[in-house]
Amino acid sequence: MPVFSDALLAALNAPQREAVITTEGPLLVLAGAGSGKTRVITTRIAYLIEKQAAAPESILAVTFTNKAAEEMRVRVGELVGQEKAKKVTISTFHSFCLQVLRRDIGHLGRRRNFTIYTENDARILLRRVTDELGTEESERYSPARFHQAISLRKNHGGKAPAISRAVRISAADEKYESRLSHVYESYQSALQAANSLDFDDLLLFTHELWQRFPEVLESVQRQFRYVMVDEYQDTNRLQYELLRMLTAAHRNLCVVGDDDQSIYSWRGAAPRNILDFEKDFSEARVIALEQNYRSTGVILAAANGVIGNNRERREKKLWTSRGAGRLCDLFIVGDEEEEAREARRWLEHIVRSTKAAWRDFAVLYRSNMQSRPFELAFREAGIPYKVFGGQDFFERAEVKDLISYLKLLANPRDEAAFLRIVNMPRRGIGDSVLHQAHEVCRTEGCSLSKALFVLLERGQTPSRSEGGIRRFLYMLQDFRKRYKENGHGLRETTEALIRAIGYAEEVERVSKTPEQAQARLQNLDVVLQALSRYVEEAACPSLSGFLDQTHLDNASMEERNHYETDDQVSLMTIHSAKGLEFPFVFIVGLEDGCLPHEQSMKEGGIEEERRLFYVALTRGQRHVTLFQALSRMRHGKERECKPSRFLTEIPAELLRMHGCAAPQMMSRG
DNA sequence: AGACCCAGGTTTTTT
DNA sequence: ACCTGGGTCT
Repeated sequence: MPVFSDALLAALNAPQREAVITTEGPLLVLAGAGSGKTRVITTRIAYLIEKQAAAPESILAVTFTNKAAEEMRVRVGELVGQEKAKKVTISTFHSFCLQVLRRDIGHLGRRRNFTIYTENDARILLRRVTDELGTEESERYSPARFHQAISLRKNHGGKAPAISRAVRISAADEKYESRLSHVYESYQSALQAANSLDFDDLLLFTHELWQRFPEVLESVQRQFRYVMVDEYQDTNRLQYELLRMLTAAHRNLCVVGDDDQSIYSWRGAAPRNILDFEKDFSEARVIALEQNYRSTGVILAAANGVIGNNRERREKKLWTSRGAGRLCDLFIVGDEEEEAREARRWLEHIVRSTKAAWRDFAVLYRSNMQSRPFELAFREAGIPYKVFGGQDFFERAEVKDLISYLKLLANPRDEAAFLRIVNMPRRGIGDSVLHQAHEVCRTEGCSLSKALFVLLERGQTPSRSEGGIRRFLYMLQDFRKRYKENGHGLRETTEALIRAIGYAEEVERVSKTPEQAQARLQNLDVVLQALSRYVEEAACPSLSGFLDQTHLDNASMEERNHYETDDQVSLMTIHSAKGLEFPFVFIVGLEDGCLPHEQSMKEGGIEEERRLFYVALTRGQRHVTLFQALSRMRHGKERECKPSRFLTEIPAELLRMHGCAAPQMMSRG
């Protein structure tokens, strides 16, 4: 087993070392892009354990994504060994809160077997709720929009925030605010009736629990003596509040972040948290990590030049001891198709002259729809590529169906799950029966399936659907028992379930082509495989445990590390590139309206757009290439484009310009 | 239940 | 221009 050695400390630069050995009291680490922040956090954890004799169980490290948590766990394991690393709590805010609630939500008068509502479930519920509240609300505002607004509200600690930029509502929509409160309330009651919590509730209920039951908070405080937070610039108000409560007793809170990389304020992140840290923790130490180990001097100079134009920031400048490197290339092209063709040719040129692999390249864009031309151009040229962040696995209908079955079995009151699968496959249970069932629910305060049972007993169901209802209810009862009795047989039980409901036949019937049916059945298989994997890995496997993991970790379904092993060019949005690095980065669509994006300029978010560009630039290790088009299709029409204002913020001597030929001149072969 | 049509919207995305 | 989703008609 590896032992913490002083060589580890010696290998750090001075501020990094400082951050590692400052273990007591509040600490803010301003970690510039590529400054070795993960290394600092993991070394700090190792230092606490090996040098300060802190119990691994007393350390909590919070990240924003499961991927980041996973990576951190691996790296801590390399430093202190698996045994100890396993005892450190490294998780996302949401899974940490879920753990708390699974144990103690009873205090709040809620059941412990609640299910988690996804975005989709929330919309289903909101559609029903707004329909019932009357037509006015549901006519004008989509469930998605309501949910976005509700989510923002929850993340501000239940208080109404100023009308957010993220929810685009005009001045004419003033009454929207009062409607919103109404919808919010009804939505919460509906969630409660469904014995469910949405993602934001995981945080919100934890907050409430700690506030109302100090003894619960105290026990958590006692356990975690050392708390660390990664990507602190992405915390929202509610998360900050949780951290404050959690560390109130010992104030051993170490937050690591970079205000210049805050690109999620549109979804509730409060970058002020990082700017105001010393206000809230007056005794805080602040350490800036400015030495960059990732990029060339040219790339850093360009990035510094750009970000220096922001006013709302902590002054810092990245530097490197490495050489200047190659100038940034800027291609000016006619339109998005030429952009893709030029990028393809330039990429092939670099590959020829440097022997780089495909995986060394990333094409970064502002919005997902920009990927199309590149996909076509690359496919044509036989360049392997992977588009990140397309349609989610969970968005596939058959996956949603199967998961809904599982959710309903784990939580009989789950309304969204019930509504999704009650007539899938068809059982002749139509709107009128469901309407009656809703009525029964309201009067009896029971679940929808119980309501169906009541209707059956009263003989109020149409004879046509009676058999279907009976079989449906029997199936639920049967499988609920089977899942409960056999945690290790999750996969087998689920296979039996699929057979029992005749789902494969339904898929075949509904699919247009045999290939489509095949693909859908394969998706079901992925879920089954995930079940097997879960049973293997879990200490005490259960259906609800599987669902928790599934809901909080998108990647749990995918074959792991798939993309890292394949030699492919990465196509992704700048947002999803955060935290990654590539030897060669292409940033495309550098036009006013595209980057910065038109919408966000209107909303006054120019500084966040600039940070976005900054993030894009600092992904590059060896070389960055920029692309600007003179015209681009927007809303279906060809539109002239001005160059991005950010281009002029890059010192001109760092740029090498390439041709501005007329489109027809550029096309060849 | 399924096909068809029209309206609306179209930045970024995790949990 | 294009896709999604909801509503309507058969």
